[in-house]
Amino acid sequence: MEVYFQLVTDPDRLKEACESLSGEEYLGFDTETTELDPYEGVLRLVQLSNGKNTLVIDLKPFAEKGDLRTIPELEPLRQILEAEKPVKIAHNAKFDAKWVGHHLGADVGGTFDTMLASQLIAAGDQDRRHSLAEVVSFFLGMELDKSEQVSDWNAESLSDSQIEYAAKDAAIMVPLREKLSEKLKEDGLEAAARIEFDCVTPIARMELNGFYIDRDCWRAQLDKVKAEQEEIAAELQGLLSAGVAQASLFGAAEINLDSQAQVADALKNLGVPIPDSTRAWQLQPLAKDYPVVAKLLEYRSVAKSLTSFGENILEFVNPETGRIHADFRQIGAPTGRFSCSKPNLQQIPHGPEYRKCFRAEKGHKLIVADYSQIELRILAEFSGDERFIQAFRSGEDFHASAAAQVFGVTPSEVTPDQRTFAKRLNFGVVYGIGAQRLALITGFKDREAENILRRYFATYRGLDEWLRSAARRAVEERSARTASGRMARFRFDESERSQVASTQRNGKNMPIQGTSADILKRALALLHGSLKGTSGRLVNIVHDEIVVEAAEAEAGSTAKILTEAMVMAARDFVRNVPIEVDVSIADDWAKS
DNA sequence: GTGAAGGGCCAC
DNA sequence: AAACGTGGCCCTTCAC
Repeated sequence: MEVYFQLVTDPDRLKEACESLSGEEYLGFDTETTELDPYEGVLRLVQLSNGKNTLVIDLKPFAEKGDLRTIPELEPLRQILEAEKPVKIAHNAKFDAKWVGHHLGADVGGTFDTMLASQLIAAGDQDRRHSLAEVVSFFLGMELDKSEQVSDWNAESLSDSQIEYAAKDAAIMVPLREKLSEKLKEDGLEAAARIEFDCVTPIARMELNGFYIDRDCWRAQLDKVKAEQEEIAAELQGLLSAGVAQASLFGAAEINLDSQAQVADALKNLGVPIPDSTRAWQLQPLAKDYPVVAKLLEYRSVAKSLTSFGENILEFVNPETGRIHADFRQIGAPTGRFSCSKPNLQQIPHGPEYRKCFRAEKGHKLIVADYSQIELRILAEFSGDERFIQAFRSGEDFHASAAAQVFGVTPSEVTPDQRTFAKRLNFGVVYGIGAQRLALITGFKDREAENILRRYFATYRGLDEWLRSAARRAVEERSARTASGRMARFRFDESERSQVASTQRNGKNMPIQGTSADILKRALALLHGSLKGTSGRLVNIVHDEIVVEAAEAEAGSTAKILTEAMVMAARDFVRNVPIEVDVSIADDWAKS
């Protein structure tokens, strides 16, 4: 590919060059940086390309004039980046959006992300890779040389090879988008793609914002757990070594409490009839007869807290901002759900002792909003089941009214046990639960569980029908879709019962879980728009929950904005079932 | 030493 | 034995 590019180093040329491209529908967009973290490195180049002409803008000379975020010389660049048109095509646009967000103070407007497009098209195929080189090779059949990617972008003057590499990466975006757009259309993925693209900038902003954690609070909590752990470990050690004491005259051998093998051995020696594994749910029934088992479960829980949610979390606190800037993967799961790492802010224990350490900074509040039973409402919408929908419309406690309907009693007659049972059943149904599993989690006999499931589906005939047809479609079409059209493909061997069964469960679950993800993403895009010009900053998301930090004086209005965005987003896909959002304003995350 | 696999458990 | 979905992170174990 022949690339024509011009290196831009002065304001006059920048203005003129930006004007020459501002009428385009689409522009390839890329950046070159000295680090991966925008808080640590320098933004050296910004490249924009219409496929024929490519601007390689060197920011080094501009940086000498002052703060890149405020110098007027860069206004033409900021404008073109922030505009909805031209749409900026980038690979993993979140990365570039974060850099220009932090260093130029520009929120990227219209976006087309070739990585997300490729992921949507792959529809969960784990074998496909989504690096730029792989995507270009797969869709354009071209080989891309990425050797300059890690070159020195700090150098006083960049080499021709570096500049040409930079230009090429932006230029290639244009034909790549054309190809991907065709494919998105062909696969019915345009609406899903729009949802994905529109939340790139909100997520980039969220990562830049970070989530404030009170380190002292966290350490205090840690010390408590540490002391607790030492005590429990000693007790468990004593109980377990009773079984191996004979092994040594010098006292009991130390058992590594974190080794399943050693612990299982010790338990056997004590005569505990352990099942095939020492998993919590298998050990739970033994806990009341064997104190050592109860102690082991206690130890595991504390150990988990200490290792996964201990000092290590604090290592992620950015020294500059004092906040945690986790890494969110937009299409983290084939269902469309986010995943999060470094650290995973989506798995912080729900207990207030942990969550109270995640706080708003001085003079600010956290606004925490979550959808109430969004997945069940989506299931209600999909199935169109009148009774199920009615249970939501009544506005009463959903699990209680479900219990009343299933057990044939009036809502006031529902016992706490019946409610708990209905709740488990409701959640289980979303995952495609079977009678055996239901029996296991409720303590019912298999036969009883079967009867209850039958009664449940006799009560909600529409639900039953939808779930059955979703399962059937998943096997026949080897795929499933969410309300936005997002797709997951299933690979399985139809002669393997367990694989077919697994596909059926996936067929039931993916549209529900994935539509929930569609809704959350739509909400993020709406929210980003309505928070502009306010103090509100997105700081975390957890599947059906959004956390915003805002100035105290604006907490109330931010709560309204947040609720509105979430309800509006859900209405795009759920029209016949009421949507409820629980919102709270607090100093920390422990509420709810 | 490093890396993968498997068991285990946290979140929704 | 027989699995209710999606992730990430920690640990031990074992192979290189």
